[in-house]
Amino acid sequence: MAMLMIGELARRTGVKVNTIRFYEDIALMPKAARTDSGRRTYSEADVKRLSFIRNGRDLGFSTEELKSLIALSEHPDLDCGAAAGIARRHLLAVEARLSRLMLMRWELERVAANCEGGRMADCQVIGAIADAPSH
Amino acid sequence: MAMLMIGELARRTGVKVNTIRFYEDIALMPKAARTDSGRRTYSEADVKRLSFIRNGRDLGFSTEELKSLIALSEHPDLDCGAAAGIARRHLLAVEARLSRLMLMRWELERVAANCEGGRMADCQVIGAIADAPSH
DNA sequence: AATACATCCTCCAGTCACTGGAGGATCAAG
DNA sequence: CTTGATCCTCCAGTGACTGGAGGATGTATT
Repeated sequence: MAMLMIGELARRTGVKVNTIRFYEDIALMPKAARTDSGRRTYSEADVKRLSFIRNGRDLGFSTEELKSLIALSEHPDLDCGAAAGIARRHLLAVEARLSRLMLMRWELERVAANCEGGRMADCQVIGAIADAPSH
Repeated sequence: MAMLMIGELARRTGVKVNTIRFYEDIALMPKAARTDSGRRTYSEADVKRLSFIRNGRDLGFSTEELKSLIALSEHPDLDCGAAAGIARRHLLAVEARLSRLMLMRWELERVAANCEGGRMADCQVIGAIADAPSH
């Protein structure tokens, strides 16, 4: 399979070159294989893993959480009560986020529509978001 | 109206005392009035504002964005095309987040249910989340 | 073969948004 | 009048990047 350089991996995943190196430092990404001249090389599996990390980070998972999720999925022969536990814990957080995000969307839609060219005397963004449930 | 001390404000909003002081430093919260002995006092309006900030931060708005949203909502006599602009920009981001979060929830539900007491040979968290659309 | 330019390397300082702690003052209750 | 909670300021540390200096390597062109 075709090996890619760090720049190509960056382009494919939307993760910056420096950030990829940083992820290697903190062991979120494995130590990349190198060419004779010392350049990092990556495979398709790395594209997947990094895409997962990117999405996970964007959704609010910490690097440590992502590490544990990845570690678990890399040992499919182990019992996965732990994975289920992690999953359930995250499920709660994800659900809370979902409901607040939906409220936020609703309010943003209202603001974008109502304020159109007008005044914002009744702009309730802050009121609405302030009252949103906190986890 | 009853004035509250910083600790009470922290309890009511879920924002840490140190963080409230930090928000004052960066002017995300206004300079609090002080008692004779120098302690900060807050009102119900501050509870609202800080709750808004807390939720906004949690939903991925930067402190600068929150500042501009608050500034806009505090000048309801001004035209609010700007507010609508901010709203629309965030709407896109919020929608992307929503769809990825829903996928994440789906996958976490599957993991939590399927793995129960078993093995996780087909645990697809990473595969599923890696393929999720990015912004 | 020489030049040009992109891309890679390491190392390090800076940013954002907190977080926690030291060291000390203030206040409310017993 | 002491104890304990809460407050104050100041400052160092953390997590997760981000950007740049200074230098090596790879590729394409003349």
